[in-house]
Amino acid sequence: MKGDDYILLIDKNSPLPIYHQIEEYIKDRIEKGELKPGNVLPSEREYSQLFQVSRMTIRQAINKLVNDGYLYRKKGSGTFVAEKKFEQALQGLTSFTEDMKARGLTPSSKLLHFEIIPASPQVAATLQVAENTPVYEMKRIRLADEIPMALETCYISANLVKGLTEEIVSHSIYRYIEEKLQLEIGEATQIIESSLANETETELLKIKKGSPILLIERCTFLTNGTPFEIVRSSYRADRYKFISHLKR
Amino acid sequence: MKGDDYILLIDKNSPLPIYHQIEEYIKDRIEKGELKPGNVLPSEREYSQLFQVSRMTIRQAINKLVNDGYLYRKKGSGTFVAEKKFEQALQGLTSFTEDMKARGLTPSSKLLHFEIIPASPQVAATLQVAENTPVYEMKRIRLADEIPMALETCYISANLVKGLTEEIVSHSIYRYIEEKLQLEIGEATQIIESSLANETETELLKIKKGSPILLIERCTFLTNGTPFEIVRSSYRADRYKFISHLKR
DNA sequence: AAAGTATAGTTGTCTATACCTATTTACAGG
DNA sequence: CCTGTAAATAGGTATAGACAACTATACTTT
Repeated sequence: MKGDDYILLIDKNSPLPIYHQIEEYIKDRIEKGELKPGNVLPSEREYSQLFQVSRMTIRQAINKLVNDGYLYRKKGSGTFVAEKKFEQALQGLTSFTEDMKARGLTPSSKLLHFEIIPASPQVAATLQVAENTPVYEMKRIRLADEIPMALETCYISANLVKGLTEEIVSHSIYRYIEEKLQLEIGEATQIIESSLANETETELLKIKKGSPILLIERCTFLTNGTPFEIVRSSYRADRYKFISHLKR
Repeated sequence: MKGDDYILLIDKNSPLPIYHQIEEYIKDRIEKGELKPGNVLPSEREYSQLFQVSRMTIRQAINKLVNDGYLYRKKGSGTFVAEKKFEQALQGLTSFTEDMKARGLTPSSKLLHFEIIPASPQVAATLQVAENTPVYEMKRIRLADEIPMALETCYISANLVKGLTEEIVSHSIYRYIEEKLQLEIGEATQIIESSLANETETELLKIKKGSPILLIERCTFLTNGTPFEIVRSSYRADRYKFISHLKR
């Protein structure tokens, strides 16, 4: 196809920013295999002419892809496609549901408990609210392909996340927070440790006493840095491994 | 102080980019407490006038700080200081040494084993080299404040990381790779699981049989996506918790 | 008092250009 | 054949300006 035809792939009048469209275009070419790991990309100036946009706009698109690990730059040499990441889908902050789906399993859960309680000193400190401030407490068994995978206890600031119901909890809490309440979920801190199954875990996860357990405590923050959620999970070690990516 | 004096804080003739100097200046003000969490920053245009640089340069500085979690933006409203992160020092890809220091402990290690061996099928696959390609294999006991903390087995591509010696290993492998070999370490994939101590671990870590163990397998990549290192660590669960940060 | 409206100020996007440094390539000279 | 140099080309930094989208506030109208 002729050079001019490339500009049909982006729409300058779209509400989507041009840099975002270009970002998707490049990501597409990588995922389709038209750009293979190690391949050099067209230079920024070439792209600039190709799409008839300024070089800075191209750079904005490429910057994002470099940050996300799809590309890497070599000054004086060019921009290249990075090797495929081990588990592209599993990186970043995901819910149990997203996590299981990415592993090819069907997630479900059984709600054991749901109420509003006054925050304990420890929970209050982590959520940065006063003691006895109302928080939601809920316990769930998390299953994958109908097999118990984890036991989860969750605390959420009731003053921040208002109007939570059993109905919403059984669907997606995150979607409710982001779409209905218009709060922006940012990052999370996790503490991961190894332990042995206690009575409750032995019973509910249907494993032997003394089996290894992967304990994960997550505190999730909004983009403005306010913590809104604590999740304490006990995963069966025989069925679950935690995968993470680190940047230097 | 008068407005003009601010421009003394940045040096336009410095080899350090202006945006980087401004980045450091803002980070400094946050760390000194002159800018507190929740505070709004001067607008981009104000900074632009203050430092007598273009607004895009200011944006480049602020973008980095937003990415690193120091600041967050609100369209139409302003840029704000984020809440302090839980464990600023511990995020990202760190060595055992860096990790322990950040926790206020004194790291040391005992080399048990160091040799070049042909890559096993599994190691070869992960390091993306042919089977029987030479790789370094080393085993170490990692101690913190003289107490055994973890048992570590490490495989490194010998064709990629040349000239490794016991001497270098006992200091810093990462520094050798980055400074002497001029290779750029990028990111890592980690698999974390919970297990029970086996014979060797029981003995070398001085713990009881059946104690919980945190198993961490890390594969580390260069920025161009080439894997160069596999590290398998067994941490004492009673002394070590793994902390990580996730972005949405 | 409530609702709507203008306005000023903010970040977000985009352009066009310039000059820098690092790398690669081609070529001339030994 | 090797070496050094120059030219071409890559990404890196920086400028100045424009308009869009959004927010908070003050003001006006109902």
